[in-house]
Amino acid sequence: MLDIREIPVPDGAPEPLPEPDVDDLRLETVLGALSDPLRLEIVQRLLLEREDFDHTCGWFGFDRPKSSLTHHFRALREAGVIRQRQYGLERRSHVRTDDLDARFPGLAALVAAWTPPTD
Amino acid sequence: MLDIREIPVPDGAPEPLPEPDVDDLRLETVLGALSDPLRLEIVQRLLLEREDFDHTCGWFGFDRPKSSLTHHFRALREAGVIRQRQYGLERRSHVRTDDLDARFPGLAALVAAWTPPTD
DNA sequence: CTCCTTGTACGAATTTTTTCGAACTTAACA
DNA sequence: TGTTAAGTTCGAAAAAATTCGTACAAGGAG
Repeated sequence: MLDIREIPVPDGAPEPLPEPDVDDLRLETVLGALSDPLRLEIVQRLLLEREDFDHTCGWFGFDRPKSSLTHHFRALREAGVIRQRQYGLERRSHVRTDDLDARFPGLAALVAAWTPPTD
Repeated sequence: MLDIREIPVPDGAPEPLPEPDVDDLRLETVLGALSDPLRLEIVQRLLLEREDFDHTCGWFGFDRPKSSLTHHFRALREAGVIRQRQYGLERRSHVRTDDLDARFPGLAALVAAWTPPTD
């Protein structure tokens, strides 16, 4: 059986799903995408628990319907915050750190340092 | 006639309108407040065109009904982005730069460097 | 006092976002 | 081939944000 993590990135990696170019990133759009606690947690965990390979939707263990998660991941991707690639059945995501740092320096660091609401 | 700008700040300045304490600032709330282009412009101009005194609502010259502007300024104040003081008839605003820098370092700089949509 | 100005409060209409069920697609695998 | 698993798409309902008219309050100037 093939371990998906053995596939190197970017060599042989599938093309990313449609996403805005770095130069088209809009601060107001990115901030809007990050203003949701669930999406903020997604991005933070992608930043802090970065591993040798990107994470799938299900890796986060959110107790939400899959259609809701699709909505939030797409919001992040269309804002340019994350990049998604399709590996077989799985869609793996990672933060576009370089692009964010280039356009909005310090923003990713703020997300990484975020303290989720306690309640 | 009394020039309002002769009133020193903070000596003799009115108390700020109700606002969240610096420790209660929430990143997701602040980002949400900043995700609106009009509010982003308000904050940017407050940062860049800071003068000897805070600016009134009308100083910006927005072509919007006053009730709409009240809504946006209140959103910024309740998120903790701006501080508002009442001087007679006028309500003057300034960015809580120290508090923002303390809690979310670099965020105000991103707003200051923002390029408004050209459309 | 009366008028003018700055801005709020309220409420309603509109728009946007969020949520999620149900049906579907596709790859992997036995 | 048939089943399972990951995730999408569609659509509709619910929730939230936005817009803005009208009425109102209150300070300042004459």
